Amino acid sequence: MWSEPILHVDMDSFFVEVERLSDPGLRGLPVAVGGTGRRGVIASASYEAREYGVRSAQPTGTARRRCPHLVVVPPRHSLYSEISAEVFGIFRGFTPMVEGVSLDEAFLDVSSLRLHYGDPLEIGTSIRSTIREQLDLPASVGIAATKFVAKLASEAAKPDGLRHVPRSQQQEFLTPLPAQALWGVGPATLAGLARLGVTTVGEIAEIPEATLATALGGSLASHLQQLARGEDPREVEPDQAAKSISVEETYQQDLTGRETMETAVLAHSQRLAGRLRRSGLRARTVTVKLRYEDFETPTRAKTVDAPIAAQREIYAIARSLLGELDTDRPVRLIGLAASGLSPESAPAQLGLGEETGWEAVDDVVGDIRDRFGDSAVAPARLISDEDATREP
DNA sequence: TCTGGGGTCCTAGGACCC
DNA sequence: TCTGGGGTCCTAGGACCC
Repeated sequence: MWSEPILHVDMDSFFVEVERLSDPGLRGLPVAVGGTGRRGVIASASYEAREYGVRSAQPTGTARRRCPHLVVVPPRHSLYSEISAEVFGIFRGFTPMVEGVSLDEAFLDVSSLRLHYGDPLEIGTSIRSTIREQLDLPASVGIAATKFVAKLASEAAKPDGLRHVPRSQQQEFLTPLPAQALWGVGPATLAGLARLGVTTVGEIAEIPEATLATALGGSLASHLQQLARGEDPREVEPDQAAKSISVEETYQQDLTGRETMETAVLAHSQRLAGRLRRSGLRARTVTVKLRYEDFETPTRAKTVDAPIAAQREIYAIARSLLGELDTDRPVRLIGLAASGLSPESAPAQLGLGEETGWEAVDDVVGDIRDRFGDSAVAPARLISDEDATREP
């Protein structure tokens, strides 16, 4: 058995590098992919841009202030999804044991390749060169005994590198890392640790667990301490089913008034129904989310007995949930989520006298939309005057 | 130019059931 | 009539990740 069979592959500045494929003029420049509107944020930054302190999740305005000649490219998510599918195709050419973390990141358990490769380093090297040759994209690879250390190793390998952390060197690799390197340590937990005077992974590993628990709660304390000691029992799990699907939008201008918000919820229910349909899923729970100007973000959810997927049914629930929230205050964001998902093929559990047939309507509408675009068919309320009078 | 969009997991309280 | 305990489901909020 190999003692470090886990690979973490992480595409470097993925969105930016994909944009550079279609526009080679962007190479060598400080580039970021992100929203260019009033409320835009950075999704991905090139290493040239990072030199200026540009980071993902940063407001685009802040990024432009730090780097005045920053080139900001609006995101093209469907393109990134397509390229991502090709990247994952390369992963699966090596092993079916691929667990995707996001579009640009995955864990691979390469234990089963022992007969074909001398060691996991060979595999990591081969994956990197295959991605480079077939897609002309840079990727970094971390190799370790556990998922968590493999992830930190790929981080250490960036950009465009490979890093192997043997079990025997694991602790010296972990000890000097800052506490926020641990998966699950964000701003809130970091502040709790700072109150204990703890700032490094090594210190988390050594502090008495009871002391850690007073600041963080028992469950998080024991979890973090395990990670800090290099213990991570989680296995690579391929084919994880989605648990929720959501649609949300932050508006350039706040939305005011119940009717305006209902129209937005209607548009969201349409997109959500389309995504459920294309994924072959139904949902039992619908959640509406609002975000007010002060960033207060209440949610309201409703769970029904029989799974639904039709736009009309989703909207009916969402609209009544919206009625439970304060729609007198202006909102900057409206979101809609479906959870409690089950495959479409599961029996529909239709109650006596219940309406049905709307999924069939959605199917037809969805097929038209797939072929002609989202504006081809829409509820009357979502069609602007411009659309309605446009010549075919 | 103050904060995107898509997710996962955890907690805590209440309802409900046995 | 002072009122257990456990399990499950649901809701709301929050932390965190890319």
